[in-house]
Amino acid sequence: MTVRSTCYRSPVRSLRVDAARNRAQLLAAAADEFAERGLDASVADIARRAGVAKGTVFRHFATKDDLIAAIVLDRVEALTASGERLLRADDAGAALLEFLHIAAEQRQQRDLSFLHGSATTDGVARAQGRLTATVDALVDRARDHGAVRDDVTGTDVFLLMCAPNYVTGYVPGAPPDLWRRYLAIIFDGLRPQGAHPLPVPPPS
Amino acid sequence: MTVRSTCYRSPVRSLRVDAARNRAQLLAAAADEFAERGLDASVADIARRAGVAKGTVFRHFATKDDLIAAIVLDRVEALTASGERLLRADDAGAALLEFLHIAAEQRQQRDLSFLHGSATTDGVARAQGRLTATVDALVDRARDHGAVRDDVTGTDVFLLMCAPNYVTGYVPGAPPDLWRRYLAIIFDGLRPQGAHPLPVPPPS
DNA sequence: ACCTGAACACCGTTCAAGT
DNA sequence: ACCTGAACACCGTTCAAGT
Repeated sequence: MTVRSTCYRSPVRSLRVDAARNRAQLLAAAADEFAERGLDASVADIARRAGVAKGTVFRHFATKDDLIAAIVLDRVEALTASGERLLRADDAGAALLEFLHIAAEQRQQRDLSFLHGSATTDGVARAQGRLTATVDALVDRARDHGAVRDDVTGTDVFLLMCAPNYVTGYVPGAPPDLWRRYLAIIFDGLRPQGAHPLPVPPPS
Repeated sequence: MTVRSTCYRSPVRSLRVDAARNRAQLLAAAADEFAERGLDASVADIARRAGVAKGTVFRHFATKDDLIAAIVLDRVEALTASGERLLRADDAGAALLEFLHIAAEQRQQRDLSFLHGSATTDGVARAQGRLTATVDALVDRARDHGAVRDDVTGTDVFLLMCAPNYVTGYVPGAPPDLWRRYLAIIFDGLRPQGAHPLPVPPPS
């Protein structure tokens, strides 16, 4: 059985042509508007940019948060794909580091500071689950390779993944790749050399 | 000459008794409301909780952001005081680590996730400047003590300071001290042992 | 089946009228 | 000098009316 309960589920076939076009333009307009004005860009502006009426936004996305979630979902899935590709790399340590670079670059490119955040749909939760599984695998390989300390889990790395962008997010005239500095520091903290025991067990 | 241009400057003498009381109750009510409902608790609710009319809020704080800034300012100054006290500790490395513990605990206690954030008044900027200077001194001492790597600055530590709370902020059923785990990992990244060269120079 | 735009509730902010 | 509450502009969301 094909699930079709909600209209904002994700790329679904059997949308009327105009509806499909509107949905796509809405997502593009929202991504641009959020990138320019931040998350409190108004739904009215997004609708105008997409060339539809305000009501149409809410036909496709029940809520502004659902619209945000749809965008986040795309990014999370793209990142998962990158991670899965890197699982086949030779150097497991370098693969994990490159994954973290890709994650940070993606978040830098178009303001994705809202990966962490309030907009959590079931779909996003599931996608984050798949991403976590991928990060788990990357970390396991890196650990076997001696590139990551024994007491660090995939969930730890998943959580720390967003920190470099967060940390540099509010530095006024920061160069766009300042996050590299803090990723390097944090990654040094993940290495086995000179690791001190951790005071609290990992979550979930 | 005493500056008295704006009314929301900070604890200022020569407020009428009722005004001073209202201001204090407003700050307390706002802190509580923000802690409970997050930063988009409504000004109306805050006014009701403080027992004043909505208009009174804007007499004391020109803007909702200025109200937030006034609270943030208190916390930043308290943290600066803790840092200055720790400058007189024997073990400079332990002092820096304890400072970071105090910072994280303060942020955990009442949701201070908005230290970083949009609410930046001149007053907050100045207070953050003083806090940065204090962190600089703590880091310099720790570096001289061999507890922190040579290529890390006070600004680096200032920026990384908030990461442990951020990282754990969105973990659903997280124990309230989970931040300790990520502070430990990041602090290991700040140590001289096994440090790899950093790819980008520090900011400002 | 989908789109539109008027209407609603809510929110931050302003300000004339009060004491 | 300060407080009050009605009024305003704006925003997310709903929905009856259209195609």
